[in-house]
Amino acid sequence: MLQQTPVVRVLPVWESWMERWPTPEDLAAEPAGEAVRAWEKLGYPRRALRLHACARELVEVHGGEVPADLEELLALPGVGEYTAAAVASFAFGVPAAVVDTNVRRVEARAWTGNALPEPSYTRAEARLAHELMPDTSTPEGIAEANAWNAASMELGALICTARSPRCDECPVQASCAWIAAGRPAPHYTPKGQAWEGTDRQVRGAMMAVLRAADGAVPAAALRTPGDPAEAGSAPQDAGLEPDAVPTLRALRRLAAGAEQRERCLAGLLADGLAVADGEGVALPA
DNA sequence: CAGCCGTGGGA
DNA sequence: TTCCCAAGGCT
Repeated sequence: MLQQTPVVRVLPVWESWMERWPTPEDLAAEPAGEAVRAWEKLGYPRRALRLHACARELVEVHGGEVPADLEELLALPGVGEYTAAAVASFAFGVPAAVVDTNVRRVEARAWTGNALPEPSYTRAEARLAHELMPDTSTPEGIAEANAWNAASMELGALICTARSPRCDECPVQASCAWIAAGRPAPHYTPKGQAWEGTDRQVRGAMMAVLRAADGAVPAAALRTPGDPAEAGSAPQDAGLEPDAVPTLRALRRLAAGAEQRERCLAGLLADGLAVADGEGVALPA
């Protein structure tokens, strides 16, 4: 849930999930669509699908337990280098190098002297991160490495922030390469994420409809562009339950043609975020 | 590696 | 108001 999503937005959903599905077995017993629905508006709903698949794999391959081994973690759906290391280090005390966006930024500034980490995670960054890890050949070193991971992340999240870092409160400002260099501007200009008119926007609106609907939604309701002349009477005609009407209205209002809508719907089906049958389109069973 | 995949709060 | 970007992963 925390992948690319702020902690404060994740917390309430996580609480709800843990109450409803305390163990991997509980989640694994549900249809994948329930995970997607309970994902609510965290975004990137494929993560819900992967988390559900992960729960099933934990049950079927790992006896319902989360493995502590880095390679076994890495093999789980939706678990990449960062998540595997974070679970190993924070949950099990296995000192893997935890390199998230916060750590990358801290190391880019304090050691490399750049305002921002590279646009994509580079070998050089990974090498630096591993070099900086405390030696783990002793029990004390292992504890130190795990503390290092937590400390690096927190420093980046609370002090060495992306926008306006609080250098005056920073415990390492005296040795910070970026400050020493006079806090130079970024060596590149981040290319912002486009949103208006993108497939992501259309897919998101389609997923909102499916989450709001109890059962299936007619495919035509999803792929038909809104007709301004109809002035919003079409959603009710589609025969949806009232809860889904606002979301469908929002979908139809998007400036997306039939071709784009068709492509997006096909994409959702291909991704397994939705399934189609004679009734229409619904969250996966 | 580059591109893609949601969402919304804060600067 | 607009823009930035957040505990990334996968193809």
